[in-house]
Amino acid sequence: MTETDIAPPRRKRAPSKRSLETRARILDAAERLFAQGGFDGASMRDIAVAADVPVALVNFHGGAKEALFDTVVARRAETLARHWLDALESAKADHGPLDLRAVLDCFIRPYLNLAATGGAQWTAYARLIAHVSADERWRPISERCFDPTVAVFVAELIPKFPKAETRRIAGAFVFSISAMLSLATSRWRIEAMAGDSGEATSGLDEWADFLIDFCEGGFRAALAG
Amino acid sequence: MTETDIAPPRRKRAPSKRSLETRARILDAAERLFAQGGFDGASMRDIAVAADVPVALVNFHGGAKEALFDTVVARRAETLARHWLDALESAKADHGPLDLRAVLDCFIRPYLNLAATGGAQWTAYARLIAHVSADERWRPISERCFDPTVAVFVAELIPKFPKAETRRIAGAFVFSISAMLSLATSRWRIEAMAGDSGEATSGLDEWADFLIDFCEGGFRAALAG
DNA sequence: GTCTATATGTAGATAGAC
DNA sequence: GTCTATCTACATATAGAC
Repeated sequence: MTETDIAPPRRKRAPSKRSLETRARILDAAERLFAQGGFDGASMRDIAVAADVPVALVNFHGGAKEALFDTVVARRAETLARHWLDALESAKADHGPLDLRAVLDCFIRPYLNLAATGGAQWTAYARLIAHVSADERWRPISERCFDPTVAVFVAELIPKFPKAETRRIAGAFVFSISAMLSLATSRWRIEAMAGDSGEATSGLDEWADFLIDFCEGGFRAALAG
Repeated sequence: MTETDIAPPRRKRAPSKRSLETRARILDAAERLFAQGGFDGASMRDIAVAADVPVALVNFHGGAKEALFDTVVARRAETLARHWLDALESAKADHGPLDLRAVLDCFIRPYLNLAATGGAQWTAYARLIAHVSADERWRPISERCFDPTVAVFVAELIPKFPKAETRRIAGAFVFSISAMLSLATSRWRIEAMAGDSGEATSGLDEWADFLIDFCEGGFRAALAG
């Protein structure tokens, strides 16, 4: 952690193809299990079984358990941050200065698209973020992986509400983030609540406009004047 | 669990005063530690130390660890449900049929008041709910402790949006719940983001109207027409 | 009801053969 | 890089004296 990277060995030659596949299988399995039960909800042994490798390989590729957890969270966070910032930049390039709705769209739609098309791993990742956010032990991870990108979006929103206190704007944005995550993790519950029995009857992308409407309306109502 | 209650012994006489105090200390300590690190984040030993009792007493009063966790979550959930339903009933008694804002107020304000006046345990409880919601193992607890009350509020909202699908209404309400919980668990982060260095500069109750504005505006914008 | 001592399991991590 | 075998620590839970 004090060093340049978290990767397992000091790379001397390129890692073999098989090694890379093994490493990916381990990280994917860890992500899935950590998403279900949090850091302590999955043992190194569980992860080894899920990845179909012996336990020692989990330590070899992932390092100690805490380092493995950190790697798993950080890996996808980087991808996500890139999608968010790219969406912002290309929207600006295409349409000039962005209005409130466009900024919210740049935050909400990239993740929902990943979750709708990229399948289960991106949905699991929302649960993982929920675990990280719920547990005080992982504050450093949140601060390092998510806060910088969130700060960019908040900075983007500040000039749109010149009369509002900054913390109100940040508050409304945090409300929007949590609504987005709850949609990803609890769509099944929402639809069950409405009596839509059993399986999810709609894709995440069907909900995108609805969620953006909600957040935009919330911002305008709470920060009006 | 297959029996009438979770309380430790078959009550024959009234439990002694000291016994009740011991039990309360154990449940409070368990709540605090479970809120920080989730079910696995706190060991029975940690709880015993925090409550200043020997380990065996934790088992005696709280039962096995899963039963203890369940008891801790359920205890405050009952209080909360009562506050919610009371707010709804007395608002109806005072003002007749409720509009959207009044219903949201009945859901949001009781919890924020408890957290603002009742101190740290109610704030910790929001973190505990976040853990329960994030972890698939505890779905049965959510369904038993929270879903029935949520269903009452959703039913209250349905006639206010006759043209909207029920699952949209349920969705908007889940967004509102998650925003409320994120306010309780992450107010420090919101204020840090705005540069308000260090300690929380405002009480939770200062945020109540803001949050209600946000949710009301979200509902109206997303379910308009 | 309370506490000490302990039974039994499983956790994370690694040494060392291949 | 991979795998087997194992070390050490700590978890939950309870038996049994007081």
